[in-house]
Order: sequence, then structure tokens, then C-alpha cells
Amino acid sequence: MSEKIFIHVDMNAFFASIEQRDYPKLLGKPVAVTNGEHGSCIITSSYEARAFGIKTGMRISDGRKICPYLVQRPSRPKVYAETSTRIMNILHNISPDIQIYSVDEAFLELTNCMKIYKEINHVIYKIKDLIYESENLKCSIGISFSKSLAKYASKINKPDGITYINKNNYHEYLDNSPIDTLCGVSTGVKSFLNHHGVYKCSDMKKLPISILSNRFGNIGKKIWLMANGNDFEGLIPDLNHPKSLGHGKVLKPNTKSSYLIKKVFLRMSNKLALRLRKSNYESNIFLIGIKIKAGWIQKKVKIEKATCNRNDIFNICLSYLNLFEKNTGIYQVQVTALNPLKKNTQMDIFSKDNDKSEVLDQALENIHDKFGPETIKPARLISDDTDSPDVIAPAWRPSGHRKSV
DNA sequence: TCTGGGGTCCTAGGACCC
DNA sequence: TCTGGGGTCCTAGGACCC
Repeated sequence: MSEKIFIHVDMNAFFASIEQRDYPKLLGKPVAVTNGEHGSCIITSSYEARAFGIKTGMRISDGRKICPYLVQRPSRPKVYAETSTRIMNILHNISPDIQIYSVDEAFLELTNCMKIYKEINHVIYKIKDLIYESENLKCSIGISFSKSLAKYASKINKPDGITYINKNNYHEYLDNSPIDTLCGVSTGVKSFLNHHGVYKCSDMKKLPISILSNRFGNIGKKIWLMANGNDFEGLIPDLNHPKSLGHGKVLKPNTKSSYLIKKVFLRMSNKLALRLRKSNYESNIFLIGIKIKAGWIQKKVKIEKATCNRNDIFNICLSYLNLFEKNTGIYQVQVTALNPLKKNTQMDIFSKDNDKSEVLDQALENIHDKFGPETIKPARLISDDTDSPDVIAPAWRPSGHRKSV
């Protein structure tokens, strides 16, 4: 039985590289991409910036302290999304066995198509060439007999690298690697493992798999197998629709102004409604949450009739908010539609059967499409500081890859 | 020192039923 | 009122990813 072949394609400093590509004067310079012109948090940075110690999540002000000439660029989600879509299409043409892992990462299984390609190197260089010709961007590729090792491999030679981990050499790579280099091991699992004397992957041999599975269930088992180079997980096909769609906003710590809190809920509701409508989704379960000092307090609210209407959603938020004392200090809010489903019927905006607010929403949406978001908005939201630009999340899928129902 | 925003998956345990 | 046993559904919340 021949072994499987997986590759993991990872775009190098994706957003920052796109900025450097589109603005050549940024080439060779330390670039930090932030959420909008005045975003305080660094989403990602160019390799030149990383050389100074710039890291994702760092505040831009702290970044400037270690890298005075750091160039700040507002993120352009639309451009990144379009670029990603083209790249994923290229990959899909190489092999239909694809799992799009995030906006800039994908797994491909080449086991079947090796009959056509003969040499693994031919495929790898073909991918790199096609992406470079199309997008003027570079990627790193990891090749191995399992997904987790392929992902691990793609990180080893960056940028623009190729790393092949096979059955003969995987111990050399894996054994001395810190346990948290594995995808799936973060602070929680890591501290548990450290507590049991596991610091690098080879230490895992000393730990019975049952200890991990008792504590972390199936994920624990999977991590144990990964550390031993025995991960058997295949590609996970893309969903037909997302499992949730939502927005949240971090507030100034301990915000008590109910006016401000409602305003943020209104904005989140609007954003969510707009996004639902754009993809023709609606939902009848909403997760509303506020974070107080002690942590999150969330509630799932079920309504009778599924909706994508901003007023409906906002009203759900308001009734939840009413459960709290007026003076509760709030740190963060969240509005999420769970299990959104495609609307059954095409809405005719001229039909008399549609209620007014739906027609209005449709009209607003058309304006937003033409002139950009929030050309028209409720008076309460004019000139306010609660907005933040849209962000691309890992679950985001290039258009065309998420099959519509 | 948890920075911001948007997701997924999994599990323990309570509610409810016979 | 808890005695026994067994099953399902749902929820809250933890952990992780980019």
C-alpha cells in the first residue's frame, strides 16, 4: 500500500505581501497591516518588519518603539479576498482534493493525481509558478504523508520554501520540536503536557495516550498521534454553508453608558443583517453575548420565524440587555446568527407581501453595494466611533468554493 | 498584557422522557 | 420522595485556529 501524499500551501505574509505588490515603494520596507487607517492592532506584517521583532497582535505604538520606520497600511479585505479566490482556483485545478484551511492556506491531497503528474517536484514547482505568474506572490509548501506533517513542513522554510518530510526523515524534524509547534496545541494543552513532562514531540512516547484522551477527548488522541507522526486525518470537505455568522466589538473597559452599549449592538445588528442578506441567509437562533469583568455571559435566543432583518436582530439584543442592571460595566459585546440557512424563496422587493422593513433593507443593501457600506444609516450611528472595518476570518471562503445549497 | 475580530469543534452535564 | 436504569436532546463553555 503506497502512502498518501498531502501538501500544505501557505502564502507568505499574505496581506503584507499584497500591500508590497500593489505599492512597490513598500518593497523591502517593514510594513504593518492594521484594521483601518487608525487601527491600533497589527494584523500581520512583512518579513522586513518581523526581522525587527514585530508580531501579529502587537499594538502599532509598541511596534514603532522597536521599529521606528514601520509603515502602517490599512487592510483591504476585498483585495485579499479576490486574490485568495484566484489562488484557490489555481490549486483546485491542480487537484480537486482540496481543503481550504483559511484565506491564505490550503491542503491538497495529491495521492490520486500523482498518476498524472509522475514527479512530486513537478507539481510543487508548477503550483509556485502558477501562483507567481498570476499574483506575483510567493508561497511556502510542505509535503508529507499526513496533513499535520505537511502543515508543519510548510513552516520550516519560509518564505518561498519547499520542505519534504517522509517516513524516513520525520523523526529528525519532529522529535526535538517543541510540542506547541503542532497545530492544535496552544496554552491549555501545552501546560497540561508540560505538567506531565512533555516538552518536545519525542517526550510524547512516555505518555500513555489515555492520559491525553481522558482530559481532551478525541482532540487529545489526535494530538498524541500527531506528535508520533501518526496522524491519519483526511481532507475535510468544505461545508455547504457556514455554521455561524457574527460580529463583536471590544468596548472601552467597564463601559456603563447604556446609550453607547445600545449603539454598538445596533451597529453589530446592522452589520450582521447586511451580511446575512447579501448571502441570502436567515436564522432563527441568535447568540447574544456581553462580556463583564467576570467573563462572558451569553444566551442563545430562539425566535419563531427565521429572520435577516436588522430590527429583529437589534430587538433581540435589546431584550437581552434588559436582563442586566443599568450600571453593569461591559467590556465586549457579540451578536451571532447560528446555523444560518438559505432563504427558501426569492424575495421580490416589489411584492406587497413583503413587510416594509424588508423592502427597506433590500433597498439599503443595493445602495451599499453601489456606494459602499453605511452610505445610509440610522441617525444614532452617524459620526460615531464604534465602527471597525471588516476583517477576513479563517472561516471565510473564497466565493465559488462554498457550494450554495 | 491578553491587543481585535471572526470562526470551528468538542464535551460535560442538566433537563426531560420512559 | 427517591428507588433503578437507560436514552436523547440541548446548552454552556472550553480550547484552538487564522
